[in-house]
Amino acid sequence: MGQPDPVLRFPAVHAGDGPPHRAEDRGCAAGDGRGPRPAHRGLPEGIRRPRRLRRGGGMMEERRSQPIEDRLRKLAALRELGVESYAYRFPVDHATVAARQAFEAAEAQGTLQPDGAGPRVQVAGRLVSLRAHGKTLFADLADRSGRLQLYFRQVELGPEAFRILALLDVGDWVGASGPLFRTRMGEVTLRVSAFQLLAKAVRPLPFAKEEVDEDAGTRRVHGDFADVEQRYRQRYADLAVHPEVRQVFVARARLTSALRRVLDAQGFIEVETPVLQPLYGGASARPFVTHHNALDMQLFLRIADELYLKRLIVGGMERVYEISKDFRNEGIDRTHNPEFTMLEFYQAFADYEDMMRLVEELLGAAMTEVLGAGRRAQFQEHSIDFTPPFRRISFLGALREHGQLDTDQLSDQALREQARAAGVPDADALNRPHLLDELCKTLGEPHLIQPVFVTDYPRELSPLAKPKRGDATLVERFELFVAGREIANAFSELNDPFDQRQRFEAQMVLRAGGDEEAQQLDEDYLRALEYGMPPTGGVGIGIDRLVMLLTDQPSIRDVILFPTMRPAQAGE
RNA sequence: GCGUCCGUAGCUCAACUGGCAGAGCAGGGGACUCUUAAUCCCAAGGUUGAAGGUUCGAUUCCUUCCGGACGCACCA
Repeated sequence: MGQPDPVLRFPAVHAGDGPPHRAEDRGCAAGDGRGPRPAHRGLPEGIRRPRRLRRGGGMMEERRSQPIEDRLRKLAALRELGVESYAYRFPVDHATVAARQAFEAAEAQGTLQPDGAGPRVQVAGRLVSLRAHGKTLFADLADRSGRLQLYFRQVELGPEAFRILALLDVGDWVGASGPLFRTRMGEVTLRVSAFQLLAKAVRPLPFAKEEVDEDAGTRRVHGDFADVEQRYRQRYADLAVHPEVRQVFVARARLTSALRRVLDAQGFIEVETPVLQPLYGGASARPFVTHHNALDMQLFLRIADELYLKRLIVGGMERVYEISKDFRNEGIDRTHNPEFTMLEFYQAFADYEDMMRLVEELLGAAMTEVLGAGRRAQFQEHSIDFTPPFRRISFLGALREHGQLDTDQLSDQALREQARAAGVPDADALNRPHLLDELCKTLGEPHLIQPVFVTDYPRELSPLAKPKRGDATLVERFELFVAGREIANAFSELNDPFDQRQRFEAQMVLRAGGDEEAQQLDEDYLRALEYGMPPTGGVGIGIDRLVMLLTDQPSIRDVILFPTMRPAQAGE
């Protein structure tokens, strides 16, 4: 018979990569002289399911479920048939979407064979649906680009290969090749002439089933993997069954590379500064504490990159940035994860006005990358317009506008009354700048839906920012708010070492007064400033929150692949 | 850390004021050569998150613990 071997026997390595693998390392090896057995779906004799479940031992400590037992038995059956369940490689020449496009192109050009066959392709992916029909079987194969239907026929593959097919499960990784055609139902499909098991899934994946209601044109999903806890804990399973989740992380990667492109194009240098720091600083937050054994010293995980990046400005690097994890020992909620990703960049000879324009440009690039040409993003119930320039409002102006507070006219005591009335907790313990800060958070920020730069903060709230020209009670600082959340924080950086020392000393006083988040005096940083830091604009952008905003994800855990979780119970 | 709600088969969910823990899908056996939530027949699948308590009897009521979601606090 001139039939090609129905089961692929791709060499495990490229020619020239090394010696060929032994035959038993190759793919399915079916026809081995066994008499023709009636092809049937299911487990061969002798490996049928025992009456009682086995317990313990082997790969999983937990009690094995029946589906797992069944798959393990199929694994054994495959081994008996000489089929390797965990392959080495499989050369793919088309992604599933590209295969469909290739067929449609051939169709449009009228180059299909008389029997309707289009180009031959070789694809690989996970089986996400199996529909057996006696001597034929339809399957859906999913790869990162999409899905392609596979059509297996016993008459074409032969009984031995068809028997192997019966041992495959939803979730298995499979490679397949053959010509494309269009079924009677109109779906572009691969008529499989050869296939290879690439990796057996011994644990069932919770693929959903989708029902399309012809009348309403709607689609209903059945049995989706919906337990959010399990989706976060077993992100691999979440990603495997939810292409839309994969898309969020693809968008995230594109976003960060778009930000890098903009900064690189403007002469910024990407650098890496210490995560382990003997003193932490650059933000107001409580740190994680760790210990170095050999040095026998306490170290902190950084809460910000700021002070190291500005040392580099002192060193003459002029434009630097870092995209990295920061760590803050705070609560966890919808917008906070203990480790999170921050972009910080610093530009010599620039002030915060320059930084506002650069932030607008960066957000524009990020939007184009994630959402295409438009300047509007839908985030939850808000339609947000990112057309620059963004609105600007001063910190005190925001309080006036949204809190109806003319703070110049209010004494500390009157301010405290207002704070109490607004529901600020512990209002009695706060000094004037912190009262203003709390009032702004409570009264102002929730209203800042469209992008707005809030500028010129009270000096005491910003110990690393330069005094505002013309009003020394304020500093040149802005925060960008979108959808009620802070997205960016920036200053004209304080480069006067004498002023900086005083600011640190003021923080020390707060610290002595019990403020755990007050910044520490960093003598080495002051020494750097004494060597002279040029005027500098600096910005920090919370990447996770930006990704949330542009991909419309309500929880930070939906944009972090492996969010921080408590350890699960044993056996879970 | 505090409050509210939740935890039942591999997945998604039922189970009335306490009365033998069920279904769909997945999985197993059988039928089926263009299906797509394939269909049809059959059989199976459970420490009801964990430990105590009340009760003749607990998925249900009570206590504690574990984990999660949401809200508050802290923060970006």
